[in-house]
Amino acid sequence: MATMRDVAERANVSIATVSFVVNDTKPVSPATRARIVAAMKDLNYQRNVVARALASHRTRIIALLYPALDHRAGPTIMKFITKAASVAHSRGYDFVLWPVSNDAEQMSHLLAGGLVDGVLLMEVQVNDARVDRLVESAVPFALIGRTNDSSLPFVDIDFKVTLEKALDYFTSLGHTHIALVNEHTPGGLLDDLGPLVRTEASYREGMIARGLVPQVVFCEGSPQSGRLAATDVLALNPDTTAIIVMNENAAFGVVSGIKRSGLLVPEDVSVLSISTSSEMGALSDPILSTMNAPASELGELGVGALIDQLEGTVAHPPQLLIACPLVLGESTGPAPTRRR
Amino acid sequence: MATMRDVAERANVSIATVSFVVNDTKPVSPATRARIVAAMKDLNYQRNVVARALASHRTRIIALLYPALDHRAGPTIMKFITKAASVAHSRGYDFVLWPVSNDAEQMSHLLAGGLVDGVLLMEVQVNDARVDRLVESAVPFALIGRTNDSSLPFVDIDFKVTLEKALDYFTSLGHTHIALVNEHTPGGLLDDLGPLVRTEASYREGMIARGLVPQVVFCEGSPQSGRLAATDVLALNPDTTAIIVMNENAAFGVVSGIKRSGLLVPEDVSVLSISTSSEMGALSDPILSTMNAPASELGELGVGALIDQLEGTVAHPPQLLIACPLVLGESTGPAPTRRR
DNA sequence: CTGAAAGCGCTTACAG
DNA sequence: CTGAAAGCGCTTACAG
Repeated sequence: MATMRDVAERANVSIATVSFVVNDTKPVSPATRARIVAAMKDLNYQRNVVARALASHRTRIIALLYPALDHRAGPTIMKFITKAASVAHSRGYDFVLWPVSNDAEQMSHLLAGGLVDGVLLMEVQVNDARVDRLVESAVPFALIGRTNDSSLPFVDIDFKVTLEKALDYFTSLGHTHIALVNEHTPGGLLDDLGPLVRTEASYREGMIARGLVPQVVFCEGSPQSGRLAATDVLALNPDTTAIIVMNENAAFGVVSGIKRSGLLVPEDVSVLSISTSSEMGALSDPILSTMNAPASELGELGVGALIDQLEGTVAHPPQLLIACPLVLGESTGPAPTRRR
Repeated sequence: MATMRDVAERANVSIATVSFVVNDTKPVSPATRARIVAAMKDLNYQRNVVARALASHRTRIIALLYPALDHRAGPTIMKFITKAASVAHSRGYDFVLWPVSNDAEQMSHLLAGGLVDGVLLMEVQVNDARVDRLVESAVPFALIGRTNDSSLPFVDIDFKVTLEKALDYFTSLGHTHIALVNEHTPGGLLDDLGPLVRTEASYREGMIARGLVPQVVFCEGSPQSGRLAATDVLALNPDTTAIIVMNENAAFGVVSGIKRSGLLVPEDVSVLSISTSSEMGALSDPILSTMNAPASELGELGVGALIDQLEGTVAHPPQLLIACPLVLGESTGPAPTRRR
């Protein structure tokens, strides 16, 4: 592998000058530049990124810290990662995966190695020790999700607007008895997870603001528990004509639960799966109406926010919220006109 | 951030000696070692991985090359990546994601930067230009999947054994008319993809070896096309009592297609989804019987094979095949005793 | 068992 | 516009 020195010798210049043209960091006369470019081509020169990193104090690597224990592995997270890595690459950064347990200690250790210029932290909890560690580490970061500390840079789903849109949609179809099936794993890792908290709060607010009565049933992240939840909802309030489900796996169960109760989807009960993906929705029969987690957008904006910080192109740490777009499938429709 | 020099001064030794204890690479007397360890603790010393990489000619980073355009993003690939990253970490390596288009040029460029010690290439095609580039780049690698060149190190699903197990299972239940719905995207990226080719070949061989008549119908990777495929299968041969589906999305459609034909799953027709995951299977009603893609195993063994090469702990490049384990759901059962 | 020193391949003030 | 030189923070023969 040719080095900068090789190029410099062949082009009869100093390695500093080679560096200037490689990085386009100082003006170089057209003639010299041409000689250098030719030499690079001849030698098939490729700059060594490790040496560059050591000398420049910038590795141009960013890390995604994600919960190693997380076995939820749908299209959403994969899209997020794929997009994040692509955007990083297109801006000249490498993207490393750091699976960390919730143990913040291990994280500090990784950061101290100096491998990365910045960090993206996902699955941020409302109170998150890892965030505190990040702050004290002085390594630039952006959060996917957010804590209570409103001064930190983050990108998150706008659950308030998402729920507003969901409720607007249903009320415009004449629904008044709209239930929420929300994920809740007591004592588990998901406890204290912002999305669930914010979803429920936004739902309740939105219902009350519309003069409607909130009805929340909890489920776990499985079709089976979704089935139970559907039964519960219908038992608690047989007038329910619409269900918003905040867990894509449970949504499948909600549909089959309703069917097993002898009711039709969407003729009797509409089902809307939120914070999920159309790909998942398409697997259901009827195809689920969904509000899609903006995974690619979160990846793109998250990486963008981080790199903007790294490159100092931004004054304030950005705080971005993105609502889930509504994609109609076959599982929602007008409220039934006659009582069942 | 404290450097090795700081530690050396505080412990009154040379930086070489510090290096020896940090890396445990040469014997150091207990007394000196103790002083150095204490100094490191005092200064909260953490070795700079970039400097180490430059000096040692080893970055301890491995890359996963994956198709950027790939929008198939189920639990399988996520499990693979998660496990691969974890195993890499536990062996002291960082794991970077390199989304590359099929363009082999870009790949060579990345490799030449010297960021990584080795590479994992996934979605390997039967004839794959990227593999040729890898070979000539002299960067150690392992393939997930395999080409025609049988001398390269790889880890792959054992489709032959998988199909054998599937056929054994069905014939033991009395099925004789067993169809295969295989994914096939003409002219697309998936064309020429080994798994589809090997699945079909193994299926045909297996059927013929059992004195049965193979029946193959193609589908694309969607529930809709699975629905069509189910209809086709039943039209072509109404005696079909079992269907093996080689695409998890299509499998959902196969089930609903059968139901829409007025038949029951599994009472009339059994459906087995292969190279998928139980998580996906659980979303179906009835729950799909599946043969699960060994995603974690592929990740673990792939990374293991690569790192073994890097560390020279292995003589021959390993070639590993893993069959998909059968997990029974509700979508398969005995062959119906009476003709429909 | 320990140290002095070269070197990894770059970047970056500084000087001209 | 170009160059000489220091330095990034380590590893690794080599010598003792």
